[in-house]
Amino acid sequence: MTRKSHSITIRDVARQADVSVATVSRYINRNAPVSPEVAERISKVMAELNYVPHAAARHLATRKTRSIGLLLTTINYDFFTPLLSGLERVVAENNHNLLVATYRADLRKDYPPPVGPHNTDGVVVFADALQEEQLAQWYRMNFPMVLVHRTPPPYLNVPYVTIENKAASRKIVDHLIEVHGRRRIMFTRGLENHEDSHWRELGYKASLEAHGIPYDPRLIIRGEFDREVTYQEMSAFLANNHPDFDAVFASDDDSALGVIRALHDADIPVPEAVSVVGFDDQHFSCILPLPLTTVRAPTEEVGRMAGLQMFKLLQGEPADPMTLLPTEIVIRQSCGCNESQ
Amino acid sequence: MTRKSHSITIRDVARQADVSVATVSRYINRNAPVSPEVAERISKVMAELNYVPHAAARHLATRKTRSIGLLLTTINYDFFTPLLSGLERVVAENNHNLLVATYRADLRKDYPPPVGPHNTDGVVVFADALQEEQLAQWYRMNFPMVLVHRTPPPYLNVPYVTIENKAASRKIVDHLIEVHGRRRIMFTRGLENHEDSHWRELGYKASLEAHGIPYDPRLIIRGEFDREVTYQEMSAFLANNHPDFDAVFASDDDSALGVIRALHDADIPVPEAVSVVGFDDQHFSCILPLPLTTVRAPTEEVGRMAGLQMFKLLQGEPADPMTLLPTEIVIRQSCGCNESQ
DNA sequence: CCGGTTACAGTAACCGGTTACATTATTACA
DNA sequence: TGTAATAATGTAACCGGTTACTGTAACCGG
Repeated sequence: MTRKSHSITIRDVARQADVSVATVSRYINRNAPVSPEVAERISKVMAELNYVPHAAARHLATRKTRSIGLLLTTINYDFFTPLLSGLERVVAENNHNLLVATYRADLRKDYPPPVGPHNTDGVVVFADALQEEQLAQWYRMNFPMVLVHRTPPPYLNVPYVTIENKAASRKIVDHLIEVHGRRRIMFTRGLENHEDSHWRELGYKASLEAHGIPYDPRLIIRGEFDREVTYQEMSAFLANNHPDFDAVFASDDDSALGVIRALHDADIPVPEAVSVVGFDDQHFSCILPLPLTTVRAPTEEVGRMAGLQMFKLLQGEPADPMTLLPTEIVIRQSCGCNESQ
Repeated sequence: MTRKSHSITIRDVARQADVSVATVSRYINRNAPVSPEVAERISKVMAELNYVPHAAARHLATRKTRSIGLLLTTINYDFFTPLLSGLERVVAENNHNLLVATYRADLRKDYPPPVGPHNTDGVVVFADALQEEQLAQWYRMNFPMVLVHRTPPPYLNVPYVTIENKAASRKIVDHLIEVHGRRRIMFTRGLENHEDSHWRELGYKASLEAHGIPYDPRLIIRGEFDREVTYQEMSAFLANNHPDFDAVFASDDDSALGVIRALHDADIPVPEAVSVVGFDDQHFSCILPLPLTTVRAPTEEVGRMAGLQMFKLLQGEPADPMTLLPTEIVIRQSCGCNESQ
C-alpha cells in the first residue's frame, strides 16, 4: 500500500484500457462515438476496478451538481411526508439527488441558505423559507427555483405550485352557514407570512360577506398551524369572557385538533354546540373520533408538480408560471353532518 | 456582459482584496492565522461580491462532501417525519447537508444506490434499504455507515441504532394476557426482512410461552406495516371461517388501524370482544376514537442518535457499536383499559 | 547582536473529471 | 485519383477550491 490510498480515477481506467481519458469520459457519457472494441475494453476495466466517477470532479467540470434542493421551514408536520415523497419520486426518476434542508430566513439572516447555487442545480422553496431579497438575488443570477405554497412577488417570474385555498375555504364556510346555520364563526390563523393562511382567511371573509355576516376580529385567534399553540390559544379564548361563537374554521387539521381538545376540556359539545372544520385532510383526519370535515389538499401532487416544473426549467423548457392544484371539501362529521360511513 | 457569465471565485475575492487565494482560503476555513486588517478586507470583499465557495471545488480538493446520505425504503409512512427531523437537525448543526434517497436493494440490483461514497461522506441506512453485500463492500472501503432499525451482520462492525422491540412487545402482550385475560392473540406481521417485525414477533412468542399459551400460526396474518394491506388481510381472515381470537397485536399503529376498521366492518366490538394494540405511538394514536394502547417508539431520537454516531465516525472518534433506545408501553383504551383522560 | 521561532502571506501543484482543438484513418464522391 | 467529409481518438487546458512549500519580517532569549 502506497502512501496515497487514493481512489481509482478515470486515468487509471484509461491506462489499463490503453486509451486516453477523453475516450473513457466519452464512453461513460455516451456523448461521442467510441468504437465497439474500445468500448468493450473500457467497460471491462471499469468493472474490474470497480470504478465510480467522482461526483465532485464531475460537478466542477460540468457545473452541474445533478442534485436539487428542498428548502423547508421545519420538518415537524406530517404534512411534509407527502410533499417530500412526491418530490423525491420525480427527482429520482430524473437521476438527480434530493438535498433536504431547513432554513428560516427570519431567524438566520447572517447565514446563507444551506442549499443554493453552490451545491444544487435548483431549489424548491417551501412557503416563506426564503425572503424575497434572496429569491430576487437568485433570480437575477438565473438560478432555477420553484416555489411551493407561495406566490412570487409580481416582478419575479418564478414558477410556483400551490393549492386552491380561497375558493375551498369559502365553500367550507358557506357550508357551515348554509347547511348548519352558523353565523358566529371563528378562524384560527396560521403562521404569519404564510400565504395559505392568508388566502384561507380571505375565503372565510368572502363567505361571511356573501352572507351578510359582519366580520368580527374578536373571533380570530392565533393557531400557527400547530395543535399545541391552537389548544393554548383556544383555551385562553374560552377562559376569558369571550364573544359568542358557534363554529370554528381552523386553518389546518392539526389546528382543528387543538380546537376540539380545548372545546372538549370546556365541556362544549362538538359538533352540537360548535361545528369545527379544518384544512388539509391529513392522514389522521378521517380516523378521528369525530371525523373531520375539511378540505382535501393534494400535497403529494404538489411535490410531484414542483419536481416536474423544476426539471422543465433545468431542461430549458418553459415551465408553467403557476400551477394551482384543485382542492375539494370533504364533508364528514365535525361540522354536524352525519354521514354514516 | 462577457460570454462567460461565470460565477465569482476565490480568485476574484483575492484580487479585489489584494491578497493571494491562499490567504482567502485560510480566512474562510480559519485554519491558519490571518492578520486582522487582511481579514477585515477579505470579509468586506466577500460580502460585496456575495461570494459563496463552490462546493464541488471544495469537495474535490478536500475529498469531503460535507453531506451525509439517508437511504430509505420508501417515504410513505408518517413514521419517517420524526426520523428525518431528528437526523436533519444534527446534520445541520454540524454544517453538513442531508441527501435523502429511496432505494430498494431487492428491486434495483442493477443500479447502484443513489447515495454512497461518490457523493456523501457517510450514509444512514434504514432497515433493509441495502443488501448485506453492499454493506460489506462499503465496509471494506471504510465508508462510514450507521444502520437504523437494523442489526449489522456479525462480521461487520457497523454502528447501529434501533429501539427495544422484543421486551416491549412481550410486555404489551403480557398486558393483554394478564390484565385482560386474553389467550387467543393474533399478530399482524410487518414487512418481510424487516427486523423490527421479527423482534416484535419474538416478544409476542415469548409472552405466549411464558404464560403457557401454545403458539398458533393460524393467528398470524400479513400486515406489512400498512393500514390498507392489513385491512385487506384482516377482512379476508374474518371472511373465511377462522380460528377463535380475542385480541390482536398489530406490528405497528398503522396496521392496528387496519385491524380496527376490519373488525368494525364485521361488527365485532373493540375492545369488548377483541383487544387491539399497536406499536410506535404515532402522531395520531392518542387522538383516535379509541385511543390506542401501544408502545412508544422514540423515532425522532433514533434519527438524532444516528446522526450523532455518524459524526463520531466522521471525526474519527469511536462510535457506539449499538444504540438501543428504550421503549415503553402506553396503556390507553384499545386494549380494554379505561383510563379516563 | 545573533540564531531560532513564530506570524503572516504568496506561488503553484493538485484533486478528477470534461471538452475544445488537433490529429489520423477511413469513406464518399466528383 | 484527388479531395472533402466523417469517425475515432489523443493532448492538454480548465473548472474552483486547498495546501505543501517557501519566503519575509517581527520577536525572543541569552
